[in-house]
Amino acid sequence: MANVSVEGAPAVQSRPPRPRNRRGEGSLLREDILAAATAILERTGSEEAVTLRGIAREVGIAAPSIAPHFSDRTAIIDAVVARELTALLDMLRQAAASESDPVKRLLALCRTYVSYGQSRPGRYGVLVGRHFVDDWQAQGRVMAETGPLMTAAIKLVTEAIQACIDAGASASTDAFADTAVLWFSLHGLITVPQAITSVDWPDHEWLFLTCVTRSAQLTVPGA
Amino acid sequence: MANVSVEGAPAVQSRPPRPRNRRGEGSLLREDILAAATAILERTGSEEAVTLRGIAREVGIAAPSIAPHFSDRTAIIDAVVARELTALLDMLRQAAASESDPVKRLLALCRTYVSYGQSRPGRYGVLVGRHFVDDWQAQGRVMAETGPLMTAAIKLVTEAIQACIDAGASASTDAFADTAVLWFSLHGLITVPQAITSVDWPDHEWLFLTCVTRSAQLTVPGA
DNA sequence: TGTACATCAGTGAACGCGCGTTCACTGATGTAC
DNA sequence: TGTACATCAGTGAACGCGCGTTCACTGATGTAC
Repeated sequence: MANVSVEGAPAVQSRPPRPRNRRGEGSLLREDILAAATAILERTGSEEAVTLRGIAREVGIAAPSIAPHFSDRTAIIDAVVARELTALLDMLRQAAASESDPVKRLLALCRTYVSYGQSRPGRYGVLVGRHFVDDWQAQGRVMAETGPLMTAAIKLVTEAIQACIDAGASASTDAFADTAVLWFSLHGLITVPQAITSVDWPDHEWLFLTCVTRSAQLTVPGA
Repeated sequence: MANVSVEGAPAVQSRPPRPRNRRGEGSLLREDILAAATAILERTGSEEAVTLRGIAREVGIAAPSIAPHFSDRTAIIDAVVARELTALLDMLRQAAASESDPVKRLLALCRTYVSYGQSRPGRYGVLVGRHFVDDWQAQGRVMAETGPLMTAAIKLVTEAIQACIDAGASASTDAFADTAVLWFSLHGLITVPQAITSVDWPDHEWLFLTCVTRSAQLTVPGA
C-alpha cells in the first residue's frame, strides 16, 4: 500500500525520456522542440504557456538541452510562427494553382485561409494576433521575418481579385485595397464566432460566401 | 558611495503605500483593484500579465489584501471585462441616440466601436479575443456574464441596419445576418492592421466606410 | 585491427525570481455602556 | 463625557511551485594513430 496513490498522479507528467540522438544528428532535436512548442501553442492558444520546461517535458528531455538549439523562448515561438506561416502560404499557393477560373480560385484561396484558421485556432491566433504593446524591438524582428511571407500571401489574393476584375466578375477598382477589406472580414469570420459563443450565428457557409462576395465585390454569385 | 547605484533601480517598483480606507469604506479598494487591473491589461495586452502581486504593486497595497474583494485572478479579469463591455455598450447607445438619420446612426455606431477598439487595443483584445481552448467551465461562466451585453449590442446594430432597410438605404434582406458580417469586417479592421504592421494599409477612413457600406449593403454612399 | 582520445549530445542538481496563498498580527475607529 | 472593546482594513513574513538559467558532469561514439 505504501506510497501507492490512485488519484495522486503528478500535476505535470513528463514523457518517457527521449532516446539520445546519434553523434552528428544533434540537430534533429531542434525539430522535436518546434513540434512540441507547436503542440503546446495549439492546445493552450497562449504564447505565455510555451515554456522551456513545458517543451522539455513534452519532448522528454531536460530543460537545459534546449539552450544549444534556441537562444530564447521567443526564438522558439518566432520559429514556430515562421514555419506555420510558410505552411499556410504553401497551402494558399496550392489552392490557387488548383483552380483556373478566377472566381473559383479566389474562393479556394479564401476557403483555405478560413479552414486553416478554424482548424488550428491556437496557432492562427498567434500568427495574426500578436500585438506588441511595448516591445518595439520584438515587433521589428518579427515583422522582418514574417513581412515577406505576409506580402507574398497578399500578392496571391490581390492577383486573384485582379483576375476576377479582368474577367468581369468583380466590380472592384482597386484589387489591393479590396484584398485588405477581404482579409478583415475573413479574419473576423474565423475569430469572432470562436470567441463569442453566446450568439446563435448564421449558417457558416452563407457567412463565408457573403464575406467573400461583398468584400471582393463579386458580380457573379460564388455558389 | 556605498550601495548607491544610479542604474540599479529595482526591476519592479511599487507605488507609495495607499492610505488605508476609513472604517466601513473598505469596498473602495475594490475599485482601485479593478482600475489597476485595467491599466495593466491595457499596458500589456495580456491576460496572463494581470497578477495579484502586480495589481498590489500598482495600487500600493499588500498582495493578500486583494483576497477579501476577489476570490480569484480570473474574477478580477471577469469584472474588468464586464465593466468594460458595459462602458462600450453605453457608448454605443449614446452614439445611436445622437443620430436620427438611419445611415448616419449606423455609421456612428460603427465608428464608436472601431474607435473603442483602436484607442484601447489591450482591453479590446481581451473583450473579443478570449478563446477558451480547454476550459469549458470558464467559457460558460464568461458567456453567461457577457452574453446579455453582447446580445444588447447586436440588437442595437441590427435595429440600425433594419432602419436603413426600411428607409431604402440598404439592400439587406436579413438585418441580423448582415450585423454578423459587419461585425466581422470591423473586428478585422481593428485588429489586423494593429498586428500586421509590415503592410502599407490603405487609408483608414476609406477602409472604414468600405467595410460598413459593403457589409451592410448600403445603397447610399456613407460619406 | 586495437586503442586512446576528443567531441558530441545531452543530464541533474542547484540558484534566484515572481507567483498565489497561509497565517498570525496590528493599528485605527466606531459603538455599547 | 469617558472608556473598554469588537470589528474593520489591512500588513508582513513565510510556504511551495514553476520558471529560466548556471555549472559541473557523463556516457556514447566517431576518429587519429
